[in-house]
Amino acid sequence: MPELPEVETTRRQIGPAIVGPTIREVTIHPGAERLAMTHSPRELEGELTGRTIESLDRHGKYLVATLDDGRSWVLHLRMSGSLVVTQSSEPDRYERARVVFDDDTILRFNDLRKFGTWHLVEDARDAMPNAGPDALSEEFSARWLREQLARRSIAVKSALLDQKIAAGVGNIYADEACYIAGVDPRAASNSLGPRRVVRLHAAVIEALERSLVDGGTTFSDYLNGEGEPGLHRINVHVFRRDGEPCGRCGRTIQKIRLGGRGTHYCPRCQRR
DNA sequence: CATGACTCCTGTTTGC
DNA sequence: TGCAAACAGGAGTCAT
Repeated sequence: MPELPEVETTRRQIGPAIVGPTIREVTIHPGAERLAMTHSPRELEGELTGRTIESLDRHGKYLVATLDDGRSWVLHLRMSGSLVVTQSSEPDRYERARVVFDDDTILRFNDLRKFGTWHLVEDARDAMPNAGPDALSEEFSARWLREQLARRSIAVKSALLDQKIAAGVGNIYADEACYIAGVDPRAASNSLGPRRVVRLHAAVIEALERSLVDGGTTFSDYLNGEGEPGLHRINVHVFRRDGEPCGRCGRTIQKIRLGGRGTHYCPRCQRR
């Protein structure tokens, strides 16, 4: 559910509260055992207890907490996860784990669908072996995108969803980027000319950054680090707007299925 | 190699 | 209205 802008919003909100204090207690609740990917739940609780977080970074949709022992605690929210810092100790309905710090800060990991993951590893890259350049980093360049699109013939949207190509882009922003660039999401990746690739590259960044300044997009269950929904929904051009008129040309926005994912586009503004 | 189906869960929406 | 199937901001695995 959360994509790059939502994860980055979460990072900015919870980072100041959880970087510094010592972890006093970690609890992975019953039924959420699968959260712990690299250790048993009890082991992971024990390994994290007593540690402090020196920095909280993000790569794609992963959050990376660097611990004082040099290891990385890598968290992924998957479809329905959220991280919230609160004062109240009342558990949220879908709280799957919590971390209590020695200054009484409480970090909750809420996750209705239980797809979220925690890795504790020596090197953060070990927890995200398929992550390519972060979509908002310098490494994600127009040249990189051109080279990656050229070497395959998959649908453009499928390429944007490939974390090896652009880490952090998910279903919302893949659709939005295709719309902004005027590219049919079904177009073959190696069929785009250089100018269209440059447009698409700029569109990916524009879609992500426009959402980021609004604190991310919320459709149903995403909550940011303060437990509030993002405001970006009003700025989405096509995602989940099928049946509504295109803001640019007025044609009805269509919804199709592409690579197993719901895909939204304007049949007039977006061409192959 | 590359695609597509299936899987992990639980709640909501859609369609008959 | 009722009920079941489909669908949901993700991504790994396993056939084909």
